[in-house]
Amino acid sequence: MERKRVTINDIADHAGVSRSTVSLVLQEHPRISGETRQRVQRSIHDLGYTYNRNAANLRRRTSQAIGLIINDICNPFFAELTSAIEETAAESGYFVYLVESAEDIERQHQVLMSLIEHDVAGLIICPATGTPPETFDKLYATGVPMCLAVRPYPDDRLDFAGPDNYAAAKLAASHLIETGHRRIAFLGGERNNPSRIDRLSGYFSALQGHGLEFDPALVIESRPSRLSGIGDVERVITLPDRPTAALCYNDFVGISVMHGLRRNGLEPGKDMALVGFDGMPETELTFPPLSTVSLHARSVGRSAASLLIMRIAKPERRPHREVEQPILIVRESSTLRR
Amino acid sequence: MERKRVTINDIADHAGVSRSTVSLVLQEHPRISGETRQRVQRSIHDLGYTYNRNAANLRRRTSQAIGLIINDICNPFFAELTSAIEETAAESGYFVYLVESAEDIERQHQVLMSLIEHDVAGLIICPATGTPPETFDKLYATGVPMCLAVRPYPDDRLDFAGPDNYAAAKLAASHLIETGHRRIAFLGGERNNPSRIDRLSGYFSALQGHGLEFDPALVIESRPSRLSGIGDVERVITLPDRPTAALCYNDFVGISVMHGLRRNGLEPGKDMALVGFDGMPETELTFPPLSTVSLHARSVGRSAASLLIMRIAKPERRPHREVEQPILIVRESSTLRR
DNA sequence: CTGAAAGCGCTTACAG
DNA sequence: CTGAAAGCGCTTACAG
Repeated sequence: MERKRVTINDIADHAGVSRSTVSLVLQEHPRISGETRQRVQRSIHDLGYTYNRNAANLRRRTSQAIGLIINDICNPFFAELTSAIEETAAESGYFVYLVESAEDIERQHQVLMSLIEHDVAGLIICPATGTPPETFDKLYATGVPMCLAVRPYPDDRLDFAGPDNYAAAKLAASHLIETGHRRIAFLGGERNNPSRIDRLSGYFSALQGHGLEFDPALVIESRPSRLSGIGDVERVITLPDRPTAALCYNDFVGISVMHGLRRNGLEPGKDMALVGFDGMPETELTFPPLSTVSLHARSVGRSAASLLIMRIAKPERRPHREVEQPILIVRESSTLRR
Repeated sequence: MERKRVTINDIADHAGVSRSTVSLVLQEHPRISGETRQRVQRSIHDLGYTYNRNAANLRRRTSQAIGLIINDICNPFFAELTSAIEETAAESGYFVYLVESAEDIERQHQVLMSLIEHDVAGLIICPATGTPPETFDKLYATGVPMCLAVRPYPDDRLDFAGPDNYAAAKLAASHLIETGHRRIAFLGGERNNPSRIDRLSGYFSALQGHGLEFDPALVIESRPSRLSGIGDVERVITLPDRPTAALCYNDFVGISVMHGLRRNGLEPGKDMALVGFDGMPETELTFPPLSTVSLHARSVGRSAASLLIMRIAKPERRPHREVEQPILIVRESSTLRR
């Protein structure tokens, strides 16, 4: 039943050498003579040997595993982020453990500790909303290298890679204001989400900079799921003094709002100018095409992975932050004034 | 520089017991007296010990890691699949290594072998298009438990979980035929993709079943990316004898075709009825809402993970197949006849 | 160029 | 209830 595992010892016996020699052959050490190398490689082939890197890692005290914890892989922004992290990690010989927290801070805590037991070389963390400081203190105590991604967290011991949400929102709001809008809503997102908080301040700042008043009735929260947000946001659409434009917390919300407008007999882009955040490829395919602020998920992912890999190499390095500058992509959803 | 690692030996010394005892405490073995257990736990806490599960795994000859290889995590179908696999794996105490093959069969081969060196307990594989039999033969030779997902592969030694592409296409095509369409295109997908081949036969079968002729000019391939497909598909739209309806290889293609129609002054749903495949949530948000055949990515993911976990537990189990039955979701894109 | 020995951090019969 | 010993599969000085 139990498959007998072929080990370095079996190879040594079969090839008539010591296991030190086999190990050196495996590492392509130059000091091994061509003849013995070939003999060993024959045995490796004949016996169907497969290297056990975990055993080697134990002995060497290294690891090729990186743990990545995000909220939801089905969110295209995080899918792109994950893809870039995986790609960058692979270039440096790392594998990535993917874990979804589903915004559950209990589960997040447990799974992070478990990843450390599994001896990851480092951690990339998009902290769940409401992550308590204790989680980071515990992680910090273990000495595991880590990098925060996407979601800022007030802890200056940590590396961070993420978008500039403040600048992104200011950019988008200014665009709408300069297009002539005066009543601009901010739709969607959950209250305590730090990205949303930063976007809100960018929005305020743009209003202020243009001498516009802030109307709290125009700021609407929504639940996280892509579909449940529609209803939350529909209220503002049907307001008597309806806003003429809206910043949408992300591109999903933007698409939902389009839908909501149509359901109420209004035309997206004409009856309400719309800008989203994230820069999802899908925004190009909506009708009308959705203006969006690209947050460069791939770049953020690449930066996060690079920062972590550098910290693994140099634990005493001082903390770095890589803040990606957003780009406004103007499409018809914000230029089709009626 | 090198952080001294706290091990079981340090705990043993500190608590004044043997390391066997510490190990037993860690495993919550009932035979350890309450008093020593507490003493040991104090030491664990005081010294900031963290368990090294890899060392334990080496000794125990087990592993909690599962390798998942897919083509592209940014494809929402695969994102959902991955999410379900991760969730199911976590329920059974497994972590998942996520790897993207990007349809590169060289890279796929290497990375699979590397995962095995990393001592994964098993593998879930969505084989890249064109995967050669040798890859599976090598994997099979190592004895690693594995499960194929989504993409069928002619190897009856393997467990498989995936959608019934043939039934899905037959369902969609029959729907269009019964709605009154006679010229129905099949748009998008890459030639050698086995899922596409199965969908094509479902499409043929529906045509045949209704006594309709097959016109090869109405079957169009497209490149994989979500955006590049538009151009490939636009040809058929502008045909003199334009089809009145189309099966779109997946929902992305469906959305692209909507876009392409509009660019040519045609109205999706009215000038051409459209049905996609996958059942992405976004289809509900397009305009008009896109009819689609749901392939149940989550169920497929759950099945794949369960099959693998069962195989890990029982390697000699005979191969199982879990074929998910698709469901047609009819929306306006296929019912807005002009 | 090659081998004997110690050790990575843990577990598990086996004694007592 | 607890400890001494062997061992998981590998690596790495250290001799020769």
